[in-house]
Amino acid sequence: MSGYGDRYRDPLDQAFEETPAPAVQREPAYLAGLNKEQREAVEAVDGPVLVLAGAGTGKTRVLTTRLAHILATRRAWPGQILSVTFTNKAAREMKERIGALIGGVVEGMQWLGTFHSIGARMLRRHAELAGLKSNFTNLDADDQLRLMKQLLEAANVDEKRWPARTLAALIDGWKNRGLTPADVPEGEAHGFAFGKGKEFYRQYQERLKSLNAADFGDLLLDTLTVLRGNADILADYRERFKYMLVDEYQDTNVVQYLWLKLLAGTGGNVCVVGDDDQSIYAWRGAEVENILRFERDFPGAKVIRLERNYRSTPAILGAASGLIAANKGRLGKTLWTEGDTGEKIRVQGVWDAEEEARNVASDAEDFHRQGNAFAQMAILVRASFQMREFEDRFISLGLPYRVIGGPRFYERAEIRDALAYLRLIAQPDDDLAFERIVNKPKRGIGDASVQALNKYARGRQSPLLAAAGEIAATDELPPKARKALAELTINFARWSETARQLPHTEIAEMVLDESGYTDMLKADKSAEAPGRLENLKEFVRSMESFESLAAFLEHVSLVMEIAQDETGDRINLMTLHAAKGLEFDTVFLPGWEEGLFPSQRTMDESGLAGLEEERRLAYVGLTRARKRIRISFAANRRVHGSWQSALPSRFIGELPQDHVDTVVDEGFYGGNVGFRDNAGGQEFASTYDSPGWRRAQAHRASQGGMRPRPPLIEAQAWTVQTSDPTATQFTRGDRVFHQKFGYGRVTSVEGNKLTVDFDKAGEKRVIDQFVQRA
DNA sequence: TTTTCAATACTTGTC
DNA sequence: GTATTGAAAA
Repeated sequence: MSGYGDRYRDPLDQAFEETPAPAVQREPAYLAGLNKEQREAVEAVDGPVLVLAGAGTGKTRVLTTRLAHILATRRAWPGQILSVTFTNKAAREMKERIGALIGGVVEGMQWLGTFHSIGARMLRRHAELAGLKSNFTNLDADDQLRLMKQLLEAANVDEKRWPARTLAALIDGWKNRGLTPADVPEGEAHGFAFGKGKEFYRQYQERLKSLNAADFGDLLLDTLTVLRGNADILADYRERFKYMLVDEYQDTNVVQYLWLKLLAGTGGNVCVVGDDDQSIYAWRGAEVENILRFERDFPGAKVIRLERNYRSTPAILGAASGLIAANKGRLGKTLWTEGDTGEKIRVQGVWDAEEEARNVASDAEDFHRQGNAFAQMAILVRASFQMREFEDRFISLGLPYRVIGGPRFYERAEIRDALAYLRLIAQPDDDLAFERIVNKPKRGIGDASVQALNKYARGRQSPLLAAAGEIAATDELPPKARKALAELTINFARWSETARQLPHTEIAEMVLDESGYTDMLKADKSAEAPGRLENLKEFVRSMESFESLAAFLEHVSLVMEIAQDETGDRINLMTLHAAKGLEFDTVFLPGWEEGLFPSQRTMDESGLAGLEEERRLAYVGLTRARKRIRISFAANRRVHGSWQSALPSRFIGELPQDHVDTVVDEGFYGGNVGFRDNAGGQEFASTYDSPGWRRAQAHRASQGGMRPRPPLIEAQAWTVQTSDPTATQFTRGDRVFHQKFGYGRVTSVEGNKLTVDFDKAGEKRVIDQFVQRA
């Protein structure tokens, strides 16, 4: 974040730079340009410090300068500073920026990273104390799920009723709260499979240890357990870390909090930086309370507030502050800025998502024509399904765009398959990897054979790959499967052998070719196949920058991303969550509709707390903008395939009126809207009642010059009329045609399910959308 | 065992 | 509307 656009440059800062500092002897250059509070935060290096940094107040700058300051004044060596960031990207950027501040590259900041990467580093050092070997595998969410499925299957739990995902979420939640299986309160385990949740957690952990694997939660929880149980190790780390620093403190969860507190002790030099108004990860276990209780945990902590915003115009800041003021239980900050008020925030109502995308695209083009870079524009959506509409539009117009976040590279199926092969070469006892690729590409080893193999392996306590070689010599499996397994084990033996001699990129290519994986994709005629092949090439390329296969695998398991192409002038498209920490001149905020944003599901699940988190998300979105914001809401949106009409988001109504311009779009009333006198008026009265709508009305009235327009209610009425979603159009006796079963006659109707007597196929129950009127 | 079709699910998402 | 998953058919 630069945060220091020319436009809102602080006059004091300029004065500071221009006048040589008089008495002070040779101020370090990196301190120049900081305001009083920022400077205080940088220089208060001793004792606990809480920095409450509002959006756009130069937080990142303070953090990096503080680190640079500690290093430059020789208070600590790079290896003696523990600094935690929220993402790998943030860690990378911080490293770069510190380097830029003190000149040259900083070496040896080995304890700068995310909680998880630091946890992994510690856990590898003390793995044996957690029942692991130091070369343990990191499991990702996918592996986790597969493991739990196996457990549930073995226990004969109905997976329909108790899905593995639910168990995974439960266990993750416990881990986030720092609870080992023994710590889980009895009452809580009852939620799953008749109270067996806790037992499954225990089994799952056992299974992990026997696989020599740790999931993401373990990286923190196991480390915590090790630190708690071994005073000497803890003392060692406390000694080592002279300074500690945590970014995005409002998003830390309980384990992270406990971990940090343990390492810091009571008198440590801990500095945490955060903003309670930007806490948007409570659904993932984050606790804002951590920030609220910092002063209690670390008595005598110095609290520094950064309230001067360098990013946004007063109009934007005013709107954001007005919105967030609706939340209760904030620490409370008053952000301020200088400069011209700036453009008002434009709120626009449109007919549907397609029109919304058209508008955004044409606005973006306009701005670009006026000399604004595409890269300085961003579209921030609540949910990723909203992206599609924009992508479609951009592609058809040929506008350059990039999606930030999105499906992670290493989560793609083909990449995970390739990784499984490599994992198995590096660690022949990685059973999960083995199961993933035994029959990929198809080798005629089906479920039945895999099960037999599993049983065999369990009987002898040997890893699957080794067992596969043995079982091939017996007659326990059909000849075809035996041959395939034998071949596979021979291949792996050869690959492992070669891996010792050849560079790892060559091994990767060799494995992919000889296993038949690339051939499988080449033979695949589907549209995705070429892309997958391309991804695999990229994958091999990405290995080049690592020294060894092991180093690469470790990196991949922790950093689920591949360096993104950040070059080129493109419009940025991402979710609001992904936008945290970024800033743009122009920000588009589409989809501000009740139900979508704030999300209905969040409100159902978490009530008022959920609503407040959504509001903070809105706040984050608004405060990403430097110069202008375009909010829009669509009257109609297709949700899960069927059309639904929506009301403007309550957040629109919560924006202070004087910073907002409301435009009611042509398309809203365009076409042949069937205006009706009060037809169904009552039903839609709620539309009128939404604050957003009232605001739209008020503004239209006050704007004088606008053409008189028919009131919105008719448009709404019309919407409802056209979208009669569920009722089936079929009745008993209708002649219908089905893709697979051919012609038939409807014998009974139940909601959207039909019973049809087909001429050839006989009586079948089908869903109405699969048949057409004959 | 593999393929195909029908049924289901479907915020946000770091590591 | 679409991707994924599971059960039946080949």
